[in-house]
Amino acid sequence: MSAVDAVEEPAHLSRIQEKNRALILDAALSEFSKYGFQGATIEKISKAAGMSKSNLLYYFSSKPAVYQAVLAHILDEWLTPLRTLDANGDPAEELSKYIMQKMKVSAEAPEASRLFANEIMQGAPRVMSVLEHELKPLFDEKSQVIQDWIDSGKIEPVDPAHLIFTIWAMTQHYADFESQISALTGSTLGKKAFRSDATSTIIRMVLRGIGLEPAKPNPG
Amino acid sequence: MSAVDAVEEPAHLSRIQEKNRALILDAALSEFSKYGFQGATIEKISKAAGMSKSNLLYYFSSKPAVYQAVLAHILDEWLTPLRTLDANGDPAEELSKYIMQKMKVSAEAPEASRLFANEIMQGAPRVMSVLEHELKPLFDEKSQVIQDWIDSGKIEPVDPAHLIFTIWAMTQHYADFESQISALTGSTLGKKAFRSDATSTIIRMVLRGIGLEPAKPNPG
DNA sequence: GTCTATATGAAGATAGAC
DNA sequence: GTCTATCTTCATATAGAC
Repeated sequence: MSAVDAVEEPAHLSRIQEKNRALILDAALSEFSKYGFQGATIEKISKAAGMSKSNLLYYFSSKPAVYQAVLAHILDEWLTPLRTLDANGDPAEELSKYIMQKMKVSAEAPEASRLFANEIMQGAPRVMSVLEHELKPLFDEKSQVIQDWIDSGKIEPVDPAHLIFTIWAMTQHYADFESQISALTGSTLGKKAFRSDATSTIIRMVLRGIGLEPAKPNPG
Repeated sequence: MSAVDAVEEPAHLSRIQEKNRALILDAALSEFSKYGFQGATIEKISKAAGMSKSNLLYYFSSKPAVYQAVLAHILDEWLTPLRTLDANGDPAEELSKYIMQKMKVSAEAPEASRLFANEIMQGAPRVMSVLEHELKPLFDEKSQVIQDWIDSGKIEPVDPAHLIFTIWAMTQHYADFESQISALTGSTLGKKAFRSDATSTIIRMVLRGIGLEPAKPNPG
């Protein structure tokens, strides 16, 4: 079941309906991620989706409905990497894999990252319940995984919450601040070498921060 | 001279003018930082500043004028910490001090941090020239400082750009994602112990990432 | 399913009284 | 300096023809 409830999504959709809904969600993600809920307009979204405003409103009854649909659409992708962190795995390997996954998502879906960032900077008015009922349990569970690694002497003591926050911070920064990074370096995560360097740097800082030494091979 | 040009600021201001301009800029920072340029309204800004819409427009001729004034007002605070990074100082000490300063700014002016974040996520349409003509020279200069530390063997090799980006990412994250952090932990940088723990964690990751060991004393 | 037309309201900005 | 009134534009949403 979707984490964002009350989203209108009919059971049976024709090909053209599927396609138009997809076009709208894609355009809406782009607009909402840049301008936030208030700043985005269905006029611009509809134009970007190649249709009229009234046609968009045939598919989604209102602006909030479009926004909720976009959120529901990208939420799983947002939560999945953390879910895969395995308590029984090797800490260095698990954290490296987690960081690589987050960097992959940041590179492939920077707009989704920015949409959540925008929403959270507004005080998360439309996703607060998701934060409290979906993200928090997951966050608590994975914090405990890290705490267990500490208690069993596998890694040095660190506040699990801050470890997770700093990983989120570094991996999402490259998506959220893409335009600044591009202005300063001419590169983005889209460039393979740049992404690889960024990923290695983050992995090195995280692993050494907990007393582990990163493996030499280059991460993807 | 201000980095953001073309900002109307009369030379002689009465006490009431000073006070009202300050009230407006304060309210505007709050609104723009949450909703971005498009999403914020001068109606809400004026109400938050305790005056009518038309009165606000007596002080600032337009919405863009208010926005530019806010940017100009917070820009120095934004750039100052990086400026103080001293090439001749001890790397561990300089970087620790830099991180502590950034965390201090994040704690004391989270809205300013979010305003810039918002602007940059939109592609920096109104600060691109600042990024290119003010931030980039500074960024290049401080990247060279780090490179010199590497070349003289004071720290381990690291890409200076990624070192700076990850520091920015971690320190700004606590301001920009305050609502999420609050929802997950119940704390923010406003709480002294929380800020101290966050700062220590960041310093440890950064210093160890470049082969240095952080000092034991607790950072502010 | 898609269009034009339109109702309704919100938002930026100006004019002019006080 | 501050207010009310107003103009204009833009945005959400609906109605109804095709």
